[in-house]
Amino acid sequence: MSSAQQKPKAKRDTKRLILDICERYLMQWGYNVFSYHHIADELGVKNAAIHYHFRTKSDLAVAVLLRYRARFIRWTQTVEALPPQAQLDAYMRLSLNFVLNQRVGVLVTLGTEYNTLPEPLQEQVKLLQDEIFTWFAALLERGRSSGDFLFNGTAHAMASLIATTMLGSQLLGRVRGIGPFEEVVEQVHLIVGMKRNSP
Amino acid sequence: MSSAQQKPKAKRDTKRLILDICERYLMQWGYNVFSYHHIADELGVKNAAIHYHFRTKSDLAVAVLLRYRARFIRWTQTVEALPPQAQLDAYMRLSLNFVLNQRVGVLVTLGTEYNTLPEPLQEQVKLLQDEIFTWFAALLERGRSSGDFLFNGTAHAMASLIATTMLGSQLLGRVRGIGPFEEVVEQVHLIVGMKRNSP
DNA sequence: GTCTATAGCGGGATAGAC
DNA sequence: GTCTATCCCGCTATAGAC
Repeated sequence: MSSAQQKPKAKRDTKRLILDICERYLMQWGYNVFSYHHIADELGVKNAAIHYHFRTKSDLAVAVLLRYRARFIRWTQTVEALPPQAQLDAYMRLSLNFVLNQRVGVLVTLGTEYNTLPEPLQEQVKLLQDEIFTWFAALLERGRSSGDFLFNGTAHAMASLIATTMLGSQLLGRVRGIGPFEEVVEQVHLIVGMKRNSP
Repeated sequence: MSSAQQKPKAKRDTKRLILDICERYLMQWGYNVFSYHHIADELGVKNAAIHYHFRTKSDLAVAVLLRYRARFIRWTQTVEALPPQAQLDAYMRLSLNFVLNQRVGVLVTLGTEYNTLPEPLQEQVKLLQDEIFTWFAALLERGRSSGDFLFNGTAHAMASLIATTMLGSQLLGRVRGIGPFEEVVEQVHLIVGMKRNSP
């Protein structure tokens, strides 16, 4: 720790910057469209320099996903003390911010490209999907027990429905803008009983 | 018409076959991954032969979308006499069949790739999305009026929620198989009041 | 850690023969 | 309607200099 502070600018944090740029491309274009040249150009280096840090494109994308998954886990911890409604809203706001920034979550791009991805990357997509859907189901279960949510069916099924709605809404938002996205968010509130309940 | 019958096998219906194969690739891989070589190989011809029928890749994809849209309109006519619940189920079964065949609807692949598509193709995606969401909203409106559906919020908002759920479920199904997809379909039944209604 | 140079491949598209 | 041949481009990845 203290040794790291001794050379704070010893080297530019290139590895981190590469991950940042790659993550952005994954969310804007997906895996198959971007290239090492795109990343190298933004950093003002040559594509061989990227290969020094990540031997193959697959390695790079897997590294991005590992970081992405760890960040999601940390995020769930930062919101776990909030009321269930606030947690649900916070999650939907994540998707909304993606759309506002002309991106979509990596589950959208990599899910779509799934059949064309290298196997180690497919594995990461599966794991991330598991983590998100599992967290979602637990949230809905707790929220219903506490009386914050009100809905029919299993919490697991409702979690799958809302989580997939968020995926699809990002596709809708990418084409039609933020308005239609927000309309869906509002409707999600209704189906989990966060506003009016019975017809 | 009769002149067409005079030479029923005069030429192999290559143009149609190209459209069929391209459509399949669009649903399996999206626009950016497949190439003229992939199509040519399946037909047992060279890629130049495909260029004879469709000058550019963009032209070909647009032609596929025009046919796809026309087919959707015809499909809505074949189901329009059915009860609202049956129409909703028929639509969800379309998505389910995509997943069973290792595909997803073109709105999933082309929506994801939207930012990278040639402009004429973006236009087609927008139009198809319009047609599907508009049809869906009208269906939910009619179904609620007739007492077949029961839900809170506007029909338009509920239509957007269910339509986006179908998009996202195809991504889920692509990764995790048909089970999770069917769980979502069942939950859709619940939120539009097709089974138990009040908590 | 970044460079130049290059190998090797596959893509979109065209010209002109058959 | 399909072919061969070709152009030019961009991609992944590596070798070896600096």
